[in-house]
Amino acid sequence: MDASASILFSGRFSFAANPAPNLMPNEEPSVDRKTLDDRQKMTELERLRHSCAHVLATAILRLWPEAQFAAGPPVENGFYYDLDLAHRISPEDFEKIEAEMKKEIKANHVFERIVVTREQALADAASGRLGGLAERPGNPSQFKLGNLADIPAGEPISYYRNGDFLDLCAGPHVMRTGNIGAFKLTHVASAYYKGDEKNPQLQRIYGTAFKNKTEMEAYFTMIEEAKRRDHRKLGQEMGLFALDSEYVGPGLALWLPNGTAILEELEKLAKETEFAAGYVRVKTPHLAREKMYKTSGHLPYYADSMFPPMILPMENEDRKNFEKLLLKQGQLRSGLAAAGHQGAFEAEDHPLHRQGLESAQPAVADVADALKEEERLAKAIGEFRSHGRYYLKAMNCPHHHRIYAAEPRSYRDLPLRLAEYGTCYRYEQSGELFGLMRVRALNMNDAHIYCTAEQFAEEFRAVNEMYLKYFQIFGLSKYQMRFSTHSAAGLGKKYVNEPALWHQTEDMVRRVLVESGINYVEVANEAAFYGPKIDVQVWSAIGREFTIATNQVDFAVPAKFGLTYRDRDNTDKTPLCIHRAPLGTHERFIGFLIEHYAGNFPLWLAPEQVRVMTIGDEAPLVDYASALVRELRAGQVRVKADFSTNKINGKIQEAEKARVHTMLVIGSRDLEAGNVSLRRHGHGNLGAKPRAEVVADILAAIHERRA
RNA sequence: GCCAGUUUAGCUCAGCGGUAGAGCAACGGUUUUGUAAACCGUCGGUCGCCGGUUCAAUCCCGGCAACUGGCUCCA
Repeated sequence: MDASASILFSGRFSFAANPAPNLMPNEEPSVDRKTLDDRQKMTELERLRHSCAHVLATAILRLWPEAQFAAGPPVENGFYYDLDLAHRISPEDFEKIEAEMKKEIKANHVFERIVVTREQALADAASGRLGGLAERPGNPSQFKLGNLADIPAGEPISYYRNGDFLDLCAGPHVMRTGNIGAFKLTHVASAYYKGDEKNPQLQRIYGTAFKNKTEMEAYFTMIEEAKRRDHRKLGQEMGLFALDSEYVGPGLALWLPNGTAILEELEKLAKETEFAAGYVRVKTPHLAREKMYKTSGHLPYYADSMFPPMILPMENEDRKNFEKLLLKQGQLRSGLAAAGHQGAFEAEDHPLHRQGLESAQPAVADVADALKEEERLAKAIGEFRSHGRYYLKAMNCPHHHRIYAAEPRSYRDLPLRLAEYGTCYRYEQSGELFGLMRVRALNMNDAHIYCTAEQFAEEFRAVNEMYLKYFQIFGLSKYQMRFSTHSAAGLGKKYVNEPALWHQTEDMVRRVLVESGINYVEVANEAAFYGPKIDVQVWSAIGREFTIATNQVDFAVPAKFGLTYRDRDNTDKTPLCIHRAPLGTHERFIGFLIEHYAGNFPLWLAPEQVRVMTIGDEAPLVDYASALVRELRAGQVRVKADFSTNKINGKIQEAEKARVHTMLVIGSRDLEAGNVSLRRHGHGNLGAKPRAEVVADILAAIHERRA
């Protein structure tokens, strides 16, 4: 990150300099604050929250004068301050910390800005004065020293002082501590200093602050509403999915019948849309040999994120050949040693290899030849080993590449669009698992488009248009396209070392985005290792930000697999590949939809679309209702019957709680008139209507995927 | 993976150094009903797992696991 941003705020900023118009003000993407000028653009509320962080530090120092502070910025819904303190602050401490904060606010101290020289700042940090109430001999402000080091030469250095508390800070602040109308500490967490895993872990105290109590109460009411919409809670209530970590494993979701209904509706939508867009469907296994991921280049980059391989025992003949190689290798190395060659070979731990090593081999005649032979043996041994290793696939692309390779391809076959709802497995770190949003087994709305450079722009544009079409269906208006490019520094490490291709493809993507008038932000150094990409970020109704879809260029991996097509000029050329997943994964997309709709799905997605209930269970009523159920079921409607003798109020309450989309009540009056009484979840009783009309409308609404 | 917190019946949650309780759900009856709960009864728990302290542990201590909130990460 830019060093100037680190004066006080070493962590991540959660407000942007250039908010995209389709975003709500408090839903801007997180972007590092680049300059002091940017900082002056802090909103009034952000200043207030930032000031409250200083008040928090003041209070903590009153209780624990030895505390060392690092960074205390405003964040999306409040603020935090990172600190180092032997005492572990727990929520039980909040009350007394808040009491001290109230005193500081009541004292109504001025936030005084003081500009100092670097020498002065270094001296104050050394004495422990910075981020303290007084000088603290023997307890220098170590993190402030670290922050000072990040301030570029020539940039002004400023303090802010409220009462006794003096902090290195670029500001800005509110005028007085008394301007903080309402605040509350919310939780403790831990964070690495400057966000770097290698740095010490600090305690992070989070809080929120508002101009007044009313606004704060509205915020907490909103939080309560958000908890009700949480996909984990709704998922359980509605019987959508289960996470059985004991028997199945953490992050491995089980789709219950209700959730599967949604999942299959999404697949149906994707299949229809992709069919219309000229995709063909394929189906591939969930695992592949190690060679696949060595070739694709994924293994060196992503081995940590893959489940470890399963290792198959070798067949008899293979084993014999393998052991012969090991013996031979040992002997060869022994011979090389006898010839005085001290090669640094990879150690092999095998009895036969050792037996070879210990054999008294005559010195080799030609060391260069012997080394060549050694290299060949080592490679062959590696291949034998690799042959029996299978990995669960973390991505579908290599399998699709092999489908491409399964037949000779002509330029006439391109673009070739291979689509699959592929199941991938990723070994996400345990702490990163999160309901359905971050899982270890995922069903991806995947496809790979193989095309020529000339076709690329059109294909890429079509993919982006498909995204927009989907977003419209789901009434998704808040999203942000994020264009991720490479960094020169990462070439050969994080990114394949093809600088010309990077620039070429990045230009192509940028042009498509500009020409389609798509609103996007460009971020450097976040591309995939094989090419630039566009991620689509959405904000769930709860305000959680997620990458829901992705559209990536791949100019590297097809070549690694030797994929070619025969062009007009009768030469073989390598196709470009577009990886795209507009609906992301079922897990994340449905998790998102649950929160988006608060569990109140439109008819076409609702797990239980219709429930037919009778008032009483007398035979003619049940016959009439049964016929209705059969008719709906014949129309592929997910319908259930409740013909029990419970009171109609009770039946309705049950159906409402289950969020059944459409409730059809049938009593003797309806029977006589050939009607059904219609009720919709969230809309109440809509009155009696002719049966045929209601059925036709239900079928039409499902077919049209009406919102 | 790291820091902190949490884990009691299918769900939501009480409770306590002397091996447990409510509501809802489930199940069995009774009830024949007009748009968000009719009534009665029954069942249900190795108090996350393993170990320690104690005459006695669900409760105190330690380890592990899972979950939650963050951090780091996210092809």
